[in-house]
Amino acid sequence: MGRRLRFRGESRHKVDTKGRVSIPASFRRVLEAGDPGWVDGKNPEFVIVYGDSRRKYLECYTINAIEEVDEKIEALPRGSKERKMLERLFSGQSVDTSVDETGRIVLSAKLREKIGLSGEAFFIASGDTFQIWNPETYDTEEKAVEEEWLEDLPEDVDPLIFLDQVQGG
Amino acid sequence: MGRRLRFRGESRHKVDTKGRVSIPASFRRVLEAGDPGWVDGKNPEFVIVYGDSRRKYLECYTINAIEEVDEKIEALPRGSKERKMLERLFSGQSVDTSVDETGRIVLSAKLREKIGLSGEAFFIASGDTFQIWNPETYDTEEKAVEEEWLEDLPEDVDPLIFLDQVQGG
DNA sequence: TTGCTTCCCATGAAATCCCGTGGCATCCCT
DNA sequence: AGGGATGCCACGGGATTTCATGGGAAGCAA
Repeated sequence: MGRRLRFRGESRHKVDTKGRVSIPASFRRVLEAGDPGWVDGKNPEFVIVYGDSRRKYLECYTINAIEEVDEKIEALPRGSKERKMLERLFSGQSVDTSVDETGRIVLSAKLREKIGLSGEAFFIASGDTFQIWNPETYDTEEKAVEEEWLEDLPEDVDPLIFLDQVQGG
Repeated sequence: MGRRLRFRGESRHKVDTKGRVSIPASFRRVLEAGDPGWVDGKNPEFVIVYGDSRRKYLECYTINAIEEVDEKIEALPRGSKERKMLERLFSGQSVDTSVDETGRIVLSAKLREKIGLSGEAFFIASGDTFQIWNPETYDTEEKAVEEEWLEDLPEDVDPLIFLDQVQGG
């Protein structure tokens, strides 16, 4: 079977008073493909990691992606601090959800408050996850970061050069 | 059948004078799935490990999870110190319980006193178990540890890097 | 009896389900 | 090329169910 699908693109959607938001249609295809339990006609599940108090966005993982993470965590020594912290983050500070038949999810009041969501939500792909932001927060915080990167880059450098640089990790 | 279910999320619930507490609804689904004797309509069982005197929280295992642990213990040499200690912890310092039809369990006075539970209880998932804390204890002891850990981390580092670091372990 | 534990019933708030609408793009027929 | 017909998509609202939680009666033990 096919290659692993990745999320692509960004968009904005309304958040109603019940906390319902449409997931970008193209993201839904990726969520479906990344849920081993999904069959045509059903609603894909996925996991939202909201993280510690200072994180200002929600990070969404497909079932496959989160399982990969879970397995890596389980491979860490039981009782180690890293494991404990990662368990807290990925297990404690997360929820699993499913897309409904109309393509929406419901964000609980708790989650909306955490990232300051009200009228609209901003979605942006990030490799094999995607993020949900308050549009204003994204503009002020993330755009700034991005511009900063670009400024540090000499005028004539194409970011593409980074691609072939790293490998060792 | 599907993947192994894991607990996810955190929440707070009231503890009444009788020691009754609601188990987070999503945790109940996992407890049900993890109890081989469970059938729809019945109340799932599970095991609470309270541990030695210095442990300040209760750790809850599904039936399947605790059986896995028991089997591992049985594989240790009879009479070894490790085996004895683990047996004490997991057999001696534990109780099994079941969720009632309204989704609650009863924590005995002994257990409540042990972890200093009174008005409310804090629940947090941790992989294939979940923990019950006094909310204040959790905040002061565990949050502090977490923040400290995060602060030692460079601003822009995602804790995820730890995942890919280790492999040998 | 006095105090615990269960068991049974009750309720408001929150989370889900169910159904309906207008907009836009695509497909198809003539 | 015109003009539906079709289908997916973003969004709304009401009805229904599930949750979390409280209180009392019944069972049992010291």
